Amino acid sequence: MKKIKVKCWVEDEGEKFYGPGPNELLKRIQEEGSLSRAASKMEMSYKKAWELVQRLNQHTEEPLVILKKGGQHGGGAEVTPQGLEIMREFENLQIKIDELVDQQTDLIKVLK
Amino acid sequence: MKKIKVKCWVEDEGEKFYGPGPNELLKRIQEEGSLSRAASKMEMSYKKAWELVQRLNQHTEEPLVILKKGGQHGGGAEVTPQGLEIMREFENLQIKIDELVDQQTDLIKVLK
DNA sequence: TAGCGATATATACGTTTATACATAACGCTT
DNA sequence: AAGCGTTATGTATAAACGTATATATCGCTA
Repeated sequence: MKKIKVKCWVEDEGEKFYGPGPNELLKRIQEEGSLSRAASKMEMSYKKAWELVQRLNQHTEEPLVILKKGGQHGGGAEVTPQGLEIMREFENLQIKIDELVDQQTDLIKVLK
Repeated sequence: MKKIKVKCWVEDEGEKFYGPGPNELLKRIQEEGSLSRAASKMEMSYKKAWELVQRLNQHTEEPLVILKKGGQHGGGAEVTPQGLEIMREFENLQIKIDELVDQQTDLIKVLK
């Protein structure tokens, strides 16, 4: 069974910085309120998740995620309104691309 | 400067087998008539190119590339009509996706 | 002020992936 | 029969990447 797959992401000055991985991480952070829990839930190492957040925040004027250390619960992670908006727009784009691809049957027909 | 990028490919039983890399390789083979020259022109090792051709031909009923060894010019490589058709359809798909993505400005607007 | 849970950071390790290199096999040409 | 250029194939090396592990830091709580 052959299937067309598509992946989209955003690059800044040639460096990729927002794609499916970061998008899932933001969603998990929103659910968990913690970067370490978000990372382990999606089977990503904490280090990679942390570096990812750094890169995300470097490439935007307003941070997408705010990390806090110490305090009542030892710290935590939070997705900013800007982060939520980007998640929304990115998922919209993905849906539109998926819809287009679902209509494209010619390539699959050729591949017997 | 932020930019949306898209990559599409075809999977067969979960294994990816046709994408931008194979597509370029087929184009080069068509131009060069030789797998080794095609590979070096696109800075791919011969071994990887050869393995790629094996995988391509394994996943289709009719081969996409025919390799010949020995003979007048030592051998050669040729893209079959099926291969040409797949190249055509794949590039059509890429163009449609690119057109759709060019229209999607919302995500880029959010990313300041 | 000791403890807790989370972020912050470096180092070492293992896995995957691609390349470089060497060599064999093939079949036409001369 | 020797030579040529290409495909065919294995081995060793290197580069990239992700993970595991360990330790430090922070700030509220009790």
